[in-house]
Amino acid sequence: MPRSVDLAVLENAGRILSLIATGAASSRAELLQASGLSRVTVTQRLNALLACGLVRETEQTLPSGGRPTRMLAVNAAAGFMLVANIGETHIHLAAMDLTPAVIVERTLPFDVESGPESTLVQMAESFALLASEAEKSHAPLLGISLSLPTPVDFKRGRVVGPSVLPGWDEFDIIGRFHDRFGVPVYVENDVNLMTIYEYRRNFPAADDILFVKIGTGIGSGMIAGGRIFRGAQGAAGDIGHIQFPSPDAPLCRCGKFGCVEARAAGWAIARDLSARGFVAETARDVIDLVEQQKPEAIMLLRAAGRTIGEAVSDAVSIINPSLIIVGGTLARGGEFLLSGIRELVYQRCLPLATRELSIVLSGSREDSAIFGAAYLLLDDVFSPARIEALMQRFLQLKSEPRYLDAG
Amino acid sequence: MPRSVDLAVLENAGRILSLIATGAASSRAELLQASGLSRVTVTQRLNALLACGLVRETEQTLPSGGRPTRMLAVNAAAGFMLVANIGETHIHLAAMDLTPAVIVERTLPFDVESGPESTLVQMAESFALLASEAEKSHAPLLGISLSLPTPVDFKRGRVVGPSVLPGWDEFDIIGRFHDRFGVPVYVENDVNLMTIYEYRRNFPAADDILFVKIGTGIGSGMIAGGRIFRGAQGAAGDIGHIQFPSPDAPLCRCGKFGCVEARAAGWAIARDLSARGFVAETARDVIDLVEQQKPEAIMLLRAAGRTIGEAVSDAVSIINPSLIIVGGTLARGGEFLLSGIRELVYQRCLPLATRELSIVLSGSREDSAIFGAAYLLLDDVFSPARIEALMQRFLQLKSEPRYLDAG
DNA sequence: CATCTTATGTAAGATTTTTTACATAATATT
DNA sequence: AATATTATGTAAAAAATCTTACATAAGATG
Repeated sequence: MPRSVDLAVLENAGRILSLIATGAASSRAELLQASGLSRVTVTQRLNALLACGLVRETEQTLPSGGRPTRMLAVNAAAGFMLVANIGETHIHLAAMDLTPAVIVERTLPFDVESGPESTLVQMAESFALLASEAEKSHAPLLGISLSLPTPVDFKRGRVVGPSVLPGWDEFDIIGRFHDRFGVPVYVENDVNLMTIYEYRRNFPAADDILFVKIGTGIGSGMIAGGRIFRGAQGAAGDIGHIQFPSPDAPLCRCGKFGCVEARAAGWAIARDLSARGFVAETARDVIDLVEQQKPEAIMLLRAAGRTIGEAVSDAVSIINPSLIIVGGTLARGGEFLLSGIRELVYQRCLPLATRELSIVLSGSREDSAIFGAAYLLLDDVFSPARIEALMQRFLQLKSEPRYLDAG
Repeated sequence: MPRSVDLAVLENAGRILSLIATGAASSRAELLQASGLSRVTVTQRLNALLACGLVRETEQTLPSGGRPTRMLAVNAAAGFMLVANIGETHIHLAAMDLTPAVIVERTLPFDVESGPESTLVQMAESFALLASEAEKSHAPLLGISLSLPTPVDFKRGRVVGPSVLPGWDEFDIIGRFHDRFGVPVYVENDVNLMTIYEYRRNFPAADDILFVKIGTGIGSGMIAGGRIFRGAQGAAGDIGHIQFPSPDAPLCRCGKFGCVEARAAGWAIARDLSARGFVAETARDVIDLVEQQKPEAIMLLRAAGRTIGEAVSDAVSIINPSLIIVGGTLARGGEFLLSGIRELVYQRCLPLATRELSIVLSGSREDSAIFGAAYLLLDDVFSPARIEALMQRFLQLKSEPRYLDAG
């Protein structure tokens, strides 16, 4: 039975909530350390958060020699988010709790030619349906986060430059959703979101990560010192269009010759397989042929690994990561792809840069971009700067009499 | 005449001092904003800092429509630092004030073969001399900061991996100086320090910088989101050993074939000039020949620019900087060098990444590494985490009666 | 020069936070 | 089961900080 909520204390509890939600602290002792507040103050505020259900004690404890430390977590049902991943053929939408985990989801067919206007209207309708479902069990909507398969200027939330989504350049996506739902809206490139997902979910201890997505196209995302690194225009990580001149340099989708993508991306391998009489158009077709053990497909995938390895070794020399994660559809080609990357990186880079470098396959087959989108949103909504607005909204809910118990 | 110093208040004034020293705030209004404290508290603490001479009001004011805003700055004479840049032939040592500006300096001849043991003893002797001079006018020694021409693991302050300094690998540099001088000691790679210098002194508004040093060797440093980016082992920015395979790939100092450095660094151009009958050994020799308008030297420098441009364009694709600064001895070759870099970058990179990209020559001919070393030290000594220790030392000085006046 | 505007200082009381000192809780160890 | 150990809670006094309200400062403007 929840204790009564001291609204005045709750209002100041944002810093505590932020520390718990962002993973910076997950026990009372860590809160003391991280917040710099006294135990009395932390206890007081934490109690307010516990009483109103924003935070809960987990079943988990840490052995300490004496009384074990009780772990804390944000109550997964204290709110929900709407997220979506716009792919080249489908849009995957979901309402997620604060774990983050999917509450309800939905997939829409998508034609890249349909333009932002009608697409966003359609998405908003689906979001409204998902929200009405999620609301029943998961308190207020905290925000909306979108994944797009294009370069995005994250600060402005806009597609920048020509891309696979014609007509989306500079379109005001945030405005549309913000006007309708009245919550913060985030837009980010899918590769960056997959990178965030890998970092937060699978490798939280690795502070310098290069995530390479090899699918129909090739792109990469970076975690630098624990934060996603976007560069000046949000165009960082563009290893797909590093060029190697050669007499037979193939023409790339970008209009230049000899890009990594034109040599080793899903569409390039499909092109080469088609030239050899196979039926292949997408990255998935390529992987199907590899899984059928077609020698030509395996050979081309291995060669692609070495080509990608050239670009990755450049990236290793420049950013010196401690971990490289290879994901995307072609990553299902496993060692056939990875061995070439490893070969080139260990051959080309200085021992100093490779001696503690791991190169691994991404484990996840699910749609990691929507989870990345969720983490991105959570980190920002629960950031010290934004938490105040969130607490205000929560206090309005709490101040309705039915939430208050007598002491 | 200084007011009396309230020691209790001074003890809490660290956050204020940190904001002023790191440049985060330089007026009372900015201090209010940045610290989140009330005007009363800020006034009280600032007065303590002013009274004890750590901070001063500058002559500068900002017009505001009403009473102008008075600017604040750390008193340049409130302390001094010892810095040194170890080059391949000389060691440049200096005592610097908090501007930072040189108070006294000294240069020692240096033989890379002499090893760390005797070199550090020699440096310590010179530091002691410089310190006794600087002490007369500039209160306490705040720290020591060193620049080395090798990869450095900054966290541990050690040279990592084989380098141009045989015997220095893993040598405990910090320990030597800390034992003798009892202050924080920092060790960093020279290119990173030159990068910090350019950022802090010349381009404080550019948050994503790639600094390329082209001298006897080739290296680069990065400012990412306003902070120096070191990578996992401090090996980031190693564009000198990006490789381009070709039939005539030259052998590099690192033992591999086709590195950028083996094609375009000072020593490589000198090698090629020697093969053509010129007398050239160092980057300086190369520049002398260029300045004498020798066509072969100019031709080779232009070619080097294009080669370096290939590596730089890879870096641009990967990190998407907003500014590229070209420095080092060969940068004195000006447009002969720069045009090739520009040509390749604009040819190879996506318009999105280049449309707001500037590529400029470094303006400074002085030894920028020692200034970078000074900024690095200042930022850390005055960081919120470290400031407490500094204040403690200062309080000890202040608590001597002669510093205290009656109210 | 009078007036407007913004910057800055200060006293006093209200509020928040910390410190201190003591009490209770939950587990491992003996 | 008793004991040791670390986690956690709480009351009361002390200290720090904030709010409020008023006063002064310094330049711009007319």
